[in-house]
Amino acid sequence: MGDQLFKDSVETTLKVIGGKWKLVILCHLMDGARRFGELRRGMPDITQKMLTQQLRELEEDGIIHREVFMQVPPKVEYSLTPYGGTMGEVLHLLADWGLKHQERVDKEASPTSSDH
Amino acid sequence: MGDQLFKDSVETTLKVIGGKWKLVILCHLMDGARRFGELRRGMPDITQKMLTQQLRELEEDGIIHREVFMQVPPKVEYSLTPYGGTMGEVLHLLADWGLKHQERVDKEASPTSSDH
DNA sequence: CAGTATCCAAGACGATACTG
DNA sequence: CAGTATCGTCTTGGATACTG
Repeated sequence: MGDQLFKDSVETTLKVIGGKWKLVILCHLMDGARRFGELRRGMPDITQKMLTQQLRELEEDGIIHREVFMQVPPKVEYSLTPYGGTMGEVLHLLADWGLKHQERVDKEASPTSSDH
Repeated sequence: MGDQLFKDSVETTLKVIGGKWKLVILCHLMDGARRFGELRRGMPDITQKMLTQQLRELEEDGIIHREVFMQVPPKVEYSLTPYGGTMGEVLHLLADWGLKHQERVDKEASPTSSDH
């Protein structure tokens, strides 16, 4: 696993999904297309700037699709590309692992068993 | 997938492995225990400071184990904890995805098929 | 050999104001 | 509604020098 190609591949993935909000955005889009405002409401702590920026980067990487509806008021919908959909299993595995990790951390913090 | 627990779990994982060098370090340790110097040689671009720092963080998260051999010259060995070993499948999936992504990007860049 | 300590640069991120 | 533009901050990472 320490070979160069493997390491490079792993780093490539991290570059694509490494932004602070990208994984969360993808989680939302996994459930279906979302408008800009819907995404904002779903992530109360993100700023417009960051949302726009991260969406653009995901778009450039071919992960998501941006569709502008020419109408007033403006409407823009974001959705996963078929390619972006392949992130699904990655997301699931990351979530699985994170969940177990969180449980571990919680257990350490609680006084139920020995502390150290 | 857009539910809060799922999103939190995914973010938790990213926090643990999100450092610039952590995934690469993990790749090396997946092959077995390594000394500090071995890791450095395996990652020519990392500085001592960053290597030390990222190792400490991985240690704090319970992913890796640090063993100091009391001898001169000093010898310190890093290895995955059993828990850290559970990152293995994550690493593989990230590598798979990254490899495919890289192929995609390369194809776009090459003139073999239509350019836009 | 395996680190620390210090200082510095770059980039990521955020707050705010403005626009088609 | 869905952005852009600007500026400031904060975090991350890097260069260099020193140490048990």
